[in-house]
Amino acid sequence: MEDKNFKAKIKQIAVDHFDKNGYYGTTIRNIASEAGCSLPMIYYYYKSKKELFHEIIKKDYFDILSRQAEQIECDNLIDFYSDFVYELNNLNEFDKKIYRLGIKVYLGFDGDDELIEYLDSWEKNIASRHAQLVKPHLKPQQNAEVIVSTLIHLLENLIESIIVKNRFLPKEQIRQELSIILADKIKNK
Amino acid sequence: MEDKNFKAKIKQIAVDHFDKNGYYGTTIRNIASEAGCSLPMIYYYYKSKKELFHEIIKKDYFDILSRQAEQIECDNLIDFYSDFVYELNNLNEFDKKIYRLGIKVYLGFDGDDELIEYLDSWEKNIASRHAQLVKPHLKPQQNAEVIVSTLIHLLENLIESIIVKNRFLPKEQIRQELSIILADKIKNK
DNA sequence: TAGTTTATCTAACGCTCGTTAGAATTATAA
DNA sequence: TTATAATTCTAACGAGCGTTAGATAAACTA
Repeated sequence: MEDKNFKAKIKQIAVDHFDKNGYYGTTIRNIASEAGCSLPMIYYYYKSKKELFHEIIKKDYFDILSRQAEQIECDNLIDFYSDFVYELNNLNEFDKKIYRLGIKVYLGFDGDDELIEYLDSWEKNIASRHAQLVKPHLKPQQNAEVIVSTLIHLLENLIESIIVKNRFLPKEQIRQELSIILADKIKNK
Repeated sequence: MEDKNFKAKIKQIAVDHFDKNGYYGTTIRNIASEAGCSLPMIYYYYKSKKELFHEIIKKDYFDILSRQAEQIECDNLIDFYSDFVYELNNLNEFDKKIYRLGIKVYLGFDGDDELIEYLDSWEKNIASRHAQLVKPHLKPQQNAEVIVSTLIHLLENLIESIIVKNRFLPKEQIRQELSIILADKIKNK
């Protein structure tokens, strides 16, 4: 088996196990056995179990987040957020598991304190990004603070439904729910 | 140490550890050591680690949920839901940890499949209960389905903020966010 | 071809885990 | 007081854990 692919295969299996059984419930032996290799092979590619887990969160999870954050063209607010949420349905299974793992750590349900803190700071960043994005579109008399925080709460739960509960949400439903919050609060084009 | 109190103390410590370190990250030895007793004492009161965990979810978590579901007097919808969410701030720390543990299992982040399925069926029940509660208050032309599902998504995330992320949400903010979804959709008194 | 690097293995070390056997202690009841 | 029941203990079993030492095989390089 050639270097690059095999290292990736190990991570793929690791993601699967971390996702299904958590950090403590996952064993290097299980990963090795499913990868069809001996136990020390895992250590040939990854320094330790902890490093493997950290890399998945710090590198792979953040890659997905960054890829999402790139598309910040925003003509119509409701279109934008509908697309943003809907596209989560179409993530491949591997990325979905990584995303799920990231949320699990973010909520403090897995991983160590270092990792949780790491994610916390990013998510704070996200909140103010939404505010910047939304505020210019709001009608002047609106209470922007509340609208943004309500929107974020809705978004977070929609994301959780798709990623964590593994449900499919139709685009029309996403759009309608977002419209309930935004429709009469934003300026007409 | 007398029977009843000591058994309760064990559970209190167990909840703390399960909450902080998950099922696999929690050890009977740690529980015993923190309880200041020998290891087999835990087995004197609980058949196994699994039974202890199951009891916390199936009994204690559901007790909290049931207690909440009791107060279904519902004069003003926004008042009702504001109170419902706000009161979560005032849960004692023990109940909050149990609630948090329940959410963790509900999201499939801990516990075994039996437990996850157990919670799934209850939460389905809850969804239709909200529908029954809300629909009579809606103006006739409204799309009830979407309003109810949006409300549930908002509620779930508010609950998660308080219980899982351990934030305090002021009553006024809760009320304002709920109003964004409900205010112009419900009949005037 | 000989030497070096890369990939992979078997075997084990030291530790912790959930659980239990079986004895000692304490409280209760006769 | 003695017998029974309720608590609590020390000590261990067998299994699984993360990790590593050190040998072997395969693939490159000179």
